[in-house]
Amino acid sequence: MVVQSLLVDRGPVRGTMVIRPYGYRIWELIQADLDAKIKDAGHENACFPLFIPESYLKREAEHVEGFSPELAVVTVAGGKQLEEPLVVRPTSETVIGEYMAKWIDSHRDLPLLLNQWANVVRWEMRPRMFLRTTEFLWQEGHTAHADEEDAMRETLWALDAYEKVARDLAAMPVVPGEKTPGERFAGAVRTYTIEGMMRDGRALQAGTSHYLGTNFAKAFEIDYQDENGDLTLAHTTSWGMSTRMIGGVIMTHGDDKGLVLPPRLAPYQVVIVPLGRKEQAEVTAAKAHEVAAELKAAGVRVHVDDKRPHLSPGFKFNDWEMRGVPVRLELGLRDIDGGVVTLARRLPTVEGQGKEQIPFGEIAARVPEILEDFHAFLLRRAEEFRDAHTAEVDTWEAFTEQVAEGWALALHCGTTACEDEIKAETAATPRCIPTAGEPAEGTCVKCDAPSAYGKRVIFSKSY
RNA sequence: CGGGACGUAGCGCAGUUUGGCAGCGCACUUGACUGGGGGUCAAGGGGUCGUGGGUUCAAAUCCCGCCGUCCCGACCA
Repeated sequence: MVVQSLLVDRGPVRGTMVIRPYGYRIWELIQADLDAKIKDAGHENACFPLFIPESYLKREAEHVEGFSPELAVVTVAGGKQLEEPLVVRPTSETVIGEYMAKWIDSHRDLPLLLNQWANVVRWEMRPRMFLRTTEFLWQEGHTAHADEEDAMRETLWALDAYEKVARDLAAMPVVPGEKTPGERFAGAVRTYTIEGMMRDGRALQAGTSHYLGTNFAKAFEIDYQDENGDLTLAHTTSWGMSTRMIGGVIMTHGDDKGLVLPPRLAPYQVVIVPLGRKEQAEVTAAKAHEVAAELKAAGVRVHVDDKRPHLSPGFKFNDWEMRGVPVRLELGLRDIDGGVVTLARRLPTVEGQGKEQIPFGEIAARVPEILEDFHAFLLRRAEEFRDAHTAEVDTWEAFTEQVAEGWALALHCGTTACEDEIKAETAATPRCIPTAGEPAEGTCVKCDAPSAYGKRVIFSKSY
């Protein structure tokens, strides 16, 4: 709660949130990295309408069935009852599909690689700050391809990009895999996901990528003339990553003292706290800015906390720890006399590590190294935590014990009815069939029918 | 929609049982001192007690209605 209030406020409407500037900077860092990846792969950003005619959603039967319970619908506008209600977009497959159909005529128009940064609305029954808000910000990629092979390559490209964002930016060791039919996106042929483990052992879907087959192409008439002159349906994909990711960072790395930000997502990677007051403060602040300039030149995001003379040093230390700043530099006259700064990490990266003194001349070289180490430490710690809370289970008794604390790797028969029974009894659901899973044969952990996927499925409680 | 809890200052809460001056902590304002781990002292500001009605000499407190929020189940990025 304290952590969240640093980043967000409750919005005026049920389940919505207001992202504070400090929280928004984290999102901007995710955006910048992901947007570059998307553009490098040849996608173009575009912007489609917030309001979607209700009839668009109805064109794909499964899609509308999946989304209709959570739609916000506008029925009055301009003081008049609308002839056709407008849906506030819960996702944009339909409206983008409509335009894909207009823009695609020939095989030469393919692939069509679109992306949109947007807010979307889903009136979920149980909103939860960051993890399931009524309105959220996300990136949604929508592409159309000539055939299944190219569309599948795209689907897996997006999944890989998400895994890299999670691992390389957020220090979250996620597991990529495919969703079971019961957990598929409404209207998709295949749904892929990256799943992270939170510190309470539950799973969080941190990004998702769908191969839509020709389902939406059929519904919206996204077709093209191929090399033989035949009219052929396109194969489409869609994929998204949202502000939920910020919640994932909080719940993967955070502790009782507040946020712990992986350096690449930290608005400030280093905060320098000049000590002393009055004339002393002038001296230490001047030196702090000198150090800050060096760090900035070395590519470090740095902030000097010299504008709050009314706060005690102890308060500032705790304040920045709560805000998850990876590295804090303390700078007093004692340090200046000794030619050093005092460096404190948000967490010790080795047993017993405390503050250390760094000579001025070494700061610009040492700090980037320390930030890299800190990233590696968070990733390793999260991996170890996940592995320690994951186990292969083959009996129902072991399964129920395992999903109470973490992830169970189990064989499953693949039927949705059996998934539902498992959920009713344990609250656990299949999170994914890991791409990297080893081949395994046997019978379903719940119903003893033959295993369906040839490998183990991750079952867990989730957000 | 079913089960439970709650609405009192910006935030967190006590006060409601047993009706009697609207309180506490944090935050905020002013001043002095203080400053290497959430400072001290002093003086202040701030509330239609969710809302509408009723009972009463008197209602945050009792009664009735309404609104809203949160938690647990079905939804989900």
